[in-house]
Amino acid sequence: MFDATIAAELRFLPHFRALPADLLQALATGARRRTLAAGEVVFSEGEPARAFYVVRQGTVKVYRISADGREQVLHHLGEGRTFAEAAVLTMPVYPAHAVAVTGGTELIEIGAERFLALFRTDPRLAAAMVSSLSMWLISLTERVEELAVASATARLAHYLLRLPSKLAQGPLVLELPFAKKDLAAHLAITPETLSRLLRRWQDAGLLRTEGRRFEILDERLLVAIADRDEKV
Amino acid sequence: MFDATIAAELRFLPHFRALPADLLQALATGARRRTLAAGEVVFSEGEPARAFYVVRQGTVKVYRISADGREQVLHHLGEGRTFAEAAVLTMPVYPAHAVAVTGGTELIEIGAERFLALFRTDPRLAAAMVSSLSMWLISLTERVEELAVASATARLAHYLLRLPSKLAQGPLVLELPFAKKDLAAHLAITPETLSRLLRRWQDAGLLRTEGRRFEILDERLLVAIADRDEKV
DNA sequence: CGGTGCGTTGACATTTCTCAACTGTTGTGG
DNA sequence: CCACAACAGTTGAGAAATGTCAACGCACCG
Repeated sequence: MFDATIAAELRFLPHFRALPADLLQALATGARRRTLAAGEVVFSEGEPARAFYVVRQGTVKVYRISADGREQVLHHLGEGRTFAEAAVLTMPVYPAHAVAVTGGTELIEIGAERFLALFRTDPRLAAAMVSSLSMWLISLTERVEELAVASATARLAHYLLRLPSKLAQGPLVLELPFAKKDLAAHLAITPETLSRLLRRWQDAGLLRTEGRRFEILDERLLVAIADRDEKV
Repeated sequence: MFDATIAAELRFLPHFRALPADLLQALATGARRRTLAAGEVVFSEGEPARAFYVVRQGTVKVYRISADGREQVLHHLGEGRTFAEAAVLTMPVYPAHAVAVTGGTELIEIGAERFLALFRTDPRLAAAMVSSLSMWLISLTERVEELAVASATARLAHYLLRLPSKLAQGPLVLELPFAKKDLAAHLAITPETLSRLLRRWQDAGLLRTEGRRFEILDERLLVAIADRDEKV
């Protein structure tokens, strides 16, 4: 049951870093790994919240289905992010669906039961949870800001600029952690609009794209588009 | 310094309800009331996070200024809501601006210093904070959903349906907690678009408006608009 | 009583969506 | 290992939604 590797991996999470070794080991007991194929379900809305998760590898999409059957993407989560802590801490059931976006997605699943027992008895874990929830708040706030920016154009520029870059040298190179259609869903625009925007920017020499790879040729202009909604 | 009234008022907050009386009194010590005029600043972005707040009366707007000088409303907070807890718990400075929207807004201000001392020593308070932060998560998630709904039309319908109603009897009567221009900012649309949508719905007999008062005449249709983006 | 700002309305420009067709890519079973 | 199905991505044309700019009435406040 006990897995020393899991404890070691948990230590690398920002909000667990400060936790003492014994607590991490206690957490790791009752945790297990899950490897998922693209599209595989982690949990569904309405299901009892029996565990929360850490993304080790790949991307997970958290979404809801709106009344008209559309999928509302709430979040795309990459490596090192935790999710569903709030559900485990304060809700009987999951409030959304979660599926693996990329193939070979690896998660650490932390069972609710043992976790809650620890949470109730160990105040250090409560502090870690507060910091973890705060990180969620920050990221959701950014999401609200991102969506509230009026134009789809500015939203896309905004998103690209926040994407972690690959190379410090030369032109800015970015790599999408998921398919373009997922990016479109994230930005609340249609795939067609995304495609057209990228083409226009490419024609204007602002960037070059090849699959999921983006090479930003004129970062200054991209910033201007994100900020002032300057045209291209 | 000690104010029994404040302690009594804190007890009515959802996440403080479970706290024992001695802890509430300790919290109330070091808290003070603030009454604000419309537009008065509670705190500004970048300022040291020296306190968090409880809304007793009125509405507070939390917003950021984007690079192009526009105001991005992150949240409108009504009676009973707390805000800036996350800032006090995990950040050196406030990450956004907060101002009173309505005149005569009353807040309870809870100083960070004493609060953090309590937080670190009393595990019950940590649990209360986790529940408070979770409530924020839920409300931000709703906000993301609200904004991600493609059309402004559906967003408005969605918002009206979530607004607490006044009368159980007869037609649904709602009252906006702030001016229409604030509603427009909240929905990320222009005041002109808001005005035109309301006029169209009024002409169609869907609702009646008078200032901030809304009388919903055809709730079913409004739900359909929010869900399927049915036309009017 | 005059200003200041909210709300409304009109005309027009622009953005984005929808629908439809087509191409390229990927993964899989034969 | 190939052929084909399924799906991602692109492109075009036209429709619909929303923003912009401008003007004006109206209420509230000093």
